Amino acid sequence: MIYLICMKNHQITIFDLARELNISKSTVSRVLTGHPNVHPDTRKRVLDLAEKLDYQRNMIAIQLATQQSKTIGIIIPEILSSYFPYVIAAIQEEAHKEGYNVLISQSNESYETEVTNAKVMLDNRVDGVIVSITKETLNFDHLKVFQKKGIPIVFFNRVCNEMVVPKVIVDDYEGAFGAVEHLILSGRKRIAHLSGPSSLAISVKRLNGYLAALKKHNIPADPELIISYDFSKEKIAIYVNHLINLKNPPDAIFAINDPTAIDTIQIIKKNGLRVPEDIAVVGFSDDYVSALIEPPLTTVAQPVREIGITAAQLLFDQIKKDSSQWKTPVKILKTKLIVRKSS
Amino acid sequence: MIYLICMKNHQITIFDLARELNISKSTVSRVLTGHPNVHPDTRKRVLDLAEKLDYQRNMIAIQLATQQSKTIGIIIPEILSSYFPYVIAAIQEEAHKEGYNVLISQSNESYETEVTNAKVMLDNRVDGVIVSITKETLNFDHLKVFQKKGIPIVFFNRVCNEMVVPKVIVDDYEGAFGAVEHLILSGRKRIAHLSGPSSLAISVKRLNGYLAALKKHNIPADPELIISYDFSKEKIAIYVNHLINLKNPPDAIFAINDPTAIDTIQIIKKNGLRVPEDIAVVGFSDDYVSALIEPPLTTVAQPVREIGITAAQLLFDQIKKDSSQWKTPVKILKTKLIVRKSS
DNA sequence: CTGTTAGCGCTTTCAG
DNA sequence: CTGAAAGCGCTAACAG
Repeated sequence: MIYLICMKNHQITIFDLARELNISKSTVSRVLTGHPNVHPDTRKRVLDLAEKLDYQRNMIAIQLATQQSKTIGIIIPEILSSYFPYVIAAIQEEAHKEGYNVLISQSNESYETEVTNAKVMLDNRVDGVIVSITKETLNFDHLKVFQKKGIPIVFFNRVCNEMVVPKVIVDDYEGAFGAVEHLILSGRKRIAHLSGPSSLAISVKRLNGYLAALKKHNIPADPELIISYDFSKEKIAIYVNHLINLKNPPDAIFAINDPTAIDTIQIIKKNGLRVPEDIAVVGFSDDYVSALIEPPLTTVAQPVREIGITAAQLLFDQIKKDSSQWKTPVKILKTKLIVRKSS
Repeated sequence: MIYLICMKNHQITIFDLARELNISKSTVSRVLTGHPNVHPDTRKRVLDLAEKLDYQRNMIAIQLATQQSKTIGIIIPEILSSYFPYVIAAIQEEAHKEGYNVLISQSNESYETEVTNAKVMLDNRVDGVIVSITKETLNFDHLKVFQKKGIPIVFFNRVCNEMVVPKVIVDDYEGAFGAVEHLILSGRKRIAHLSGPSSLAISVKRLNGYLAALKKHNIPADPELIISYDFSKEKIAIYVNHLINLKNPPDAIFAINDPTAIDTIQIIKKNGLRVPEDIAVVGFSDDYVSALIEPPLTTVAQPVREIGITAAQLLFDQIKKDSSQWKTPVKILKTKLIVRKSS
């Protein structure tokens, strides 16, 4: 007990417990790590003292000793629309179940930031990463590093085609197809598409779904009605105004995602046109906002929680197994068209 | 060079660099940490080799050796409304400037989860925490631990009154006062208030602002019109319906926050009443959604970025100084009434 | 069931 | 300017 008096402002360690109880550090360590072969009395004494002294394990030391950070990283483009927060929340839940921490980094749609963030993850020796790339990401060296170092990586939403690793995506093609077919069946003849940057697979797939639906119903695709943009909010107004002012304007717009669709609606209304009477609008993702705007947005819902859970599970599957046994499944989850007033 | 051949799948360390260059580990460490007293040639040799071998520093080892995690924690109730993501984004930016990582945890409005999360932060030896408590948090022992251990803590938004530490809040009283006065000046006579749980200071302050505005304009406060609820979405419908069906129903509702206000509007509309003609609605926070709904919501905007930046700065002020010099400022930031169509 | 002995990869005195 | 040695707090064989 005399020892304790001299400790001032000094975190109490396994060593302290051992010394105080006059037993070996390993034994203390054993009870603290739940190792079975410890005498019940010893166990109780240790636990009691730990409790009494308010012992707090030092994860950093554990991480160094075990060579496991017990941390997974998430690299996403942004956190401000509702899609990513929902996915993150699901990933975090799964991670906590497994006793893992989560390091979240936003790349703000900047390739450079994404590279920096990847480096931070590496510095911190994450045991795995879950990533959704930025719209700018064309080079994947910063992500291939994980593969090379044997750190599991799984993509979701915005995936990297050239890396053969587990991915979780939704059926973008089907989703887009269904959305556009719905517009056609509601009598729309000239359906425009506000597409995303062609660097992203989701842009291409949704575009293809759009084209396929038109084709199926013998509507010729009009290049004038297909606009690819880079997700910069300012541009939406320009493009929508342009579409509206066409000599042969569209009677519907299928937007790559909900934020775009929502802005589109605002701009259409500003032009004195009505949604859906003059122009119908459909989005993608079913953002939290979409049900609340006027008119409520028709959109293709993604199973956000399931996406997060699946991604986390694919990651932990790898973390637990030897890298020689890794598989590279691509989970394609179903989307669901939600028809509201905007179409 | 022969050494390198034998290394397989083994992260390369300072020791490897030193051995390869035939110099001491300390010297290698010096150049890697930017220590000045190193011969330029030596420095270059080390840097070149590090580059060539793709040396990656091990933050975990550094953390253990320096007794600093270079990590700050954020404990917040949720991440799904737009308020917290914006604040987080700002905090993260500041943290990265200082070379710190950010560990984010959501308590999902659950006291127990908050306690667990606090423990995780402690386990991970965060150098400081920024917290906004849950609606359930009445006991603060799990947060006082930080104080006791000398780990800086700063509160924002939902603060703990009984702890004397830095805080950043907005002028909830003034904000509410202004919002309600605005309603009065627009001719509203019976203004209801959907208040939050009285455990939260923000609820009390906004309620007081509401009462003060009524008083100033000689409108007696009617207890029937003041409803305190616990942020559970299901209840909103019940309360709003109740208000509408009063024999002397309100002509305006001031809601504790935007999500509540938004739901309130939906329910009013479902009842066949018009906003703002029959009932005006005002919220608090200026969520991303609020401008987009129909009618656009009048609300009290909070300077979200400034809140995050200020909180981070207050935290780093403490982290950098000795605890004897810590101050406990309470920064009160200004809100701003944004009048839209809902009032 | 318990103790001993090495580390994990890095920083940090203290000597030269 | 450089090196040697000790140690951060913990785990993990290996003996007993």
